[in-house]
Amino acid sequence: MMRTSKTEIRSAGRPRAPLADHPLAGVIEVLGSPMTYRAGREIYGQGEPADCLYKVVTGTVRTLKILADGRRQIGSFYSPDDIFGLEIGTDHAFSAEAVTDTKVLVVRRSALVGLASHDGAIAQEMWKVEAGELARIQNHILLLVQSAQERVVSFLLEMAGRTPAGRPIELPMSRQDIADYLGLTIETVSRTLATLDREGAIHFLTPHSVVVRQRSELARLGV
Amino acid sequence: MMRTSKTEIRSAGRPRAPLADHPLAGVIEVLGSPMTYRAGREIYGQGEPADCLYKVVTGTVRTLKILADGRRQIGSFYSPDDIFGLEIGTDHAFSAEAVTDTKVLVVRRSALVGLASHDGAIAQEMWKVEAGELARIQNHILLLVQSAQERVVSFLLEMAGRTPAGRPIELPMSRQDIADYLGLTIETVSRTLATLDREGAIHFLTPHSVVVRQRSELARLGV
DNA sequence: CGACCATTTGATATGGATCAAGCGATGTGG
DNA sequence: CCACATCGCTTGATCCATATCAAATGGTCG
Repeated sequence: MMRTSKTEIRSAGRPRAPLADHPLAGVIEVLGSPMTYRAGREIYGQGEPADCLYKVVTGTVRTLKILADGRRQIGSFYSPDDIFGLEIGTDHAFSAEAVTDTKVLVVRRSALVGLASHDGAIAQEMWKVEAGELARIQNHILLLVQSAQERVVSFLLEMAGRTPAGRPIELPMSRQDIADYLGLTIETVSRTLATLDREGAIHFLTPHSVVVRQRSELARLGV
Repeated sequence: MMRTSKTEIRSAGRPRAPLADHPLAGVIEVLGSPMTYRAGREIYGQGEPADCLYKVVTGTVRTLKILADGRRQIGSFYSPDDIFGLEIGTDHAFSAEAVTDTKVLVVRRSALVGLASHDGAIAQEMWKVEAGELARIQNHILLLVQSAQERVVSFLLEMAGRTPAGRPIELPMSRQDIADYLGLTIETVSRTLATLDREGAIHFLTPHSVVVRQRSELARLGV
């Protein structure tokens, strides 16, 4: 039961992700307990011990921190297949919440660490997830020193990167979430998106679904 | 030679750092090759393979990235005893330069990885350095969404944290370096520091040496 | 239909950027 | 030894991007 082969895992109904390339994802698939969270619910809190690791199945998750002055800083958004909760320290520096109704798979960190000590590939995979997280954060820093338009465009491109080209981009989070991610106000986000729409770079089908007309053109705006 | 005991290392002339708590530091002490860099010189470049790890002996180091529009973002400053260059990926995301004339100890990453595979304490220590790096970057994000005064105060407190209380804080980097670290202009940094001085929160002995009058008071300003 | 909530849009205020000049050290050549 | 150039920093005046304050719109659910 615990030692299901990769082939069996792969044939278990997820044709998309090539699991052979993602042994960690496979392990979570097998060991993970499914959990669901209603939109807005907390998955874990800032300061709690970080003893679980999560993989998004459906929905979207945000990590965030409440600053001393009451403002809210969003660290990242996680979409299906993304892994989150793997902190290096013992405690979570940010809390995590469901943006929409969300289904995740949860595994105990200790279970993974145990596996990793026997399986170099797993250990390496955990390291890789961590590396991705670091790269994400470094990019976030570069984001935050740009103009409002550049931040918004970068955000759109980031979301576009998780969507097949030509398909409308879904923005499940609220404008307030976007603002708190980009370090802007909700009004500035709204206005900037409206301007991009007016100029033809993007087109909103609904406030949460947008078509990027010229992804390369957009990239030019966002540097 | 390679297997010097911790006690021997500790007695080798560095009373300050309790090496027993920092086996990695001890290893670098023993294995590291000393290198010196004149002020302003590049230690490694953005995009180069990350196959060495550095420990600052004397001087100060900055890591930085040149943005597409030519602006410069500084990632971190490293003071004596700080370790830098340990990237998770294979390549350096940022380049590193000597802020002042700087002496470092260099070890090949492969040497450490080899040691780590035999010595859990070393591996754990490398993990810890990485964790510190992540925490640093997360703090940097929180910095960048605050007001100019808050950013400057946070920076001063960060530098104060590396200085014995009551002792003047040395700021070896230029105002431009500080500005590029905080995402502000040099004028704003200069003005903000001048205001803090005028208000009595700090007092400049020279432009690169400042006394923090009331560290707690300063902390209040910086949240 | 009406209330509510997220979003958009409008008007104004302001913090920090930009442009420009001044100042004080340090170093160089006459 | 002193005039002068240079460089990093500071200070001043103005401008502009974004925040703030305020109101209108539109979709959703009872």
